Amino acid sequence: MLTISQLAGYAGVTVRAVRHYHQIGLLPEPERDHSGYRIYGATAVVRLIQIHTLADAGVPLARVQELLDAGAEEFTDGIQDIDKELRAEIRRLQNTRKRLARLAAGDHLALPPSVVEYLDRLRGLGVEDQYIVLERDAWILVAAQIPAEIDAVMAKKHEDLDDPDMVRLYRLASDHLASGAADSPVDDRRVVEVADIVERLLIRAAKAGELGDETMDDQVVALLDATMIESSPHAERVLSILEQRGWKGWTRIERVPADRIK
Amino acid sequence: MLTISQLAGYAGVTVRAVRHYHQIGLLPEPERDHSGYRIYGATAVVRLIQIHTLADAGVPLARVQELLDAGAEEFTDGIQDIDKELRAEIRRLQNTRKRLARLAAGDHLALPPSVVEYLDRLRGLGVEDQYIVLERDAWILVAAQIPAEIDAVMAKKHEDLDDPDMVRLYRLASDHLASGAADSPVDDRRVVEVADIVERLLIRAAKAGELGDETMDDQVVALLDATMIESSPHAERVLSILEQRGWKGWTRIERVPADRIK
DNA sequence: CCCAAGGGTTGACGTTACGTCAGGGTCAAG
DNA sequence: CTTGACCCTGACGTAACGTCAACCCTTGGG
Repeated sequence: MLTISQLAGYAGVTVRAVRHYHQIGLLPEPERDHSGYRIYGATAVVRLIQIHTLADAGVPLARVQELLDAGAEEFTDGIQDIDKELRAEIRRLQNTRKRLARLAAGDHLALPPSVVEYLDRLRGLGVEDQYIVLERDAWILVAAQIPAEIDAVMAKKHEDLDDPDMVRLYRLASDHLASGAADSPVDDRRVVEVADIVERLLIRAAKAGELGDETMDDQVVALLDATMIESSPHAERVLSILEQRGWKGWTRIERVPADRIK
Repeated sequence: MLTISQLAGYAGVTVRAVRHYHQIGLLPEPERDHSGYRIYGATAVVRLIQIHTLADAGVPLARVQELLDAGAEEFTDGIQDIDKELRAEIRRLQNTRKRLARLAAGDHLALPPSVVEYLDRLRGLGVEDQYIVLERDAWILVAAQIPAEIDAVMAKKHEDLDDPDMVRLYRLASDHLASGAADSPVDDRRVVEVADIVERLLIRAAKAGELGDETMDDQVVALLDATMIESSPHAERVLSILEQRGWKGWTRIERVPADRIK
């Protein structure tokens, strides 16, 4: 007959585990010898190996209990299920490996590919990294709130970039940050230049009937506006200039009828 | 900005998990709004997704902490290690699947193949299942104690089965059990028949110099003897008859010099 | 004969990564 | 003004053991 450590050793589990199985009634308590030691027979070995095999497969002990105390049919059915779960788990781990590789490569897992593409295009246009970080963070927030629509929004952004004025606008904003001018007093000449470009873009967009679309909901629009204003006091100036010229808003900008400009 | 549930939802974790990460200092506590709600920015999203990806890979949170707060080199090195562990885990699960399949097929995971073969041969010889279960359990115990030598022992057993007298012995023991005679009073005629056969076998073995070999150690020998005696009172009778005829032991039986038979 | 080493015993608290209340406050909508 | 869907903190629950502590039994050596 076997002592507890011999039993455990043969099944490849720890002594503590065996005692735990006793405690929860998964493995029946065996006879004791004259000095109170547990002594095991062959049936305990068989049972323990079954337990270990199932536990190793990630099956909760409660379910192991059910399976081992059930009929042969229920048992094999259960094993089938567990095998299916195992295959699913293996696929999940293989997936995790891929995500891990992207993490190591510094890929932005927080962003959908469409946004990453867009940012790459900005970089390709010579926009400063500092500004791209700003955009990236903004888009992370937007993507977090409208994951379903983010691809459509990005498609729109790509169209915008086909316009050379828009490209110039990005460059200006970018240079502005890179030069460290964000904290310096407002230089009205450059601000007006920016406002001019934005207005040209807006007029063109208005003609094409592209203004005031409802792709984004109000919350997101407000979010983007806030991000824009926070980025630099100059941005706020641009907004006020545009307001004087009859535009309202930013992310979803609108023409104000001439008679209502204050 | 994002609320805790928006953050959690986007990263694919629960709100409770986020709060847990705050508690252990894995994700820094963000600013609060006027009513005490946590408000998150983009950096929290990035960090949380990194945490989630690593945690999903089975990395303990303490190690996630270390990795994320370390330099880029240590980080990618860590990812390499984790990927290696993931590959190992996948292999382990694939292995578990195989063992599971054997479990479902009713295969005896507790026994080395050589013993399974031996038992199959017994079954093939017409030995009753009831007796085979007895043998199986005995061999499980033996295999548990001398895993290294079990194959050699089995080879010996196979040789034994080449002897028709040995086969007849097994059949008698088997029928004896199957007939329910194990609990009935000892029938000396059949016991003597068994003893006769055993003695013939012993004499033959002694001539071939096969007696008293040291393949098994004392403990195992005692174990097998005990199993044999427990199996039936008749077995004990056979032993005592053999003892009167000058044999001592069973599993490792010896000739007693004629002048010392009591 | 005693002693140390190496088994065994029970009992109880520690660990990991959260889940799940309880008992509140807040906010937008009808 | 209530209702439902959020948010907050605090605290206990869970699974499957790990890890003491404090004790008993057995065995080989000086």
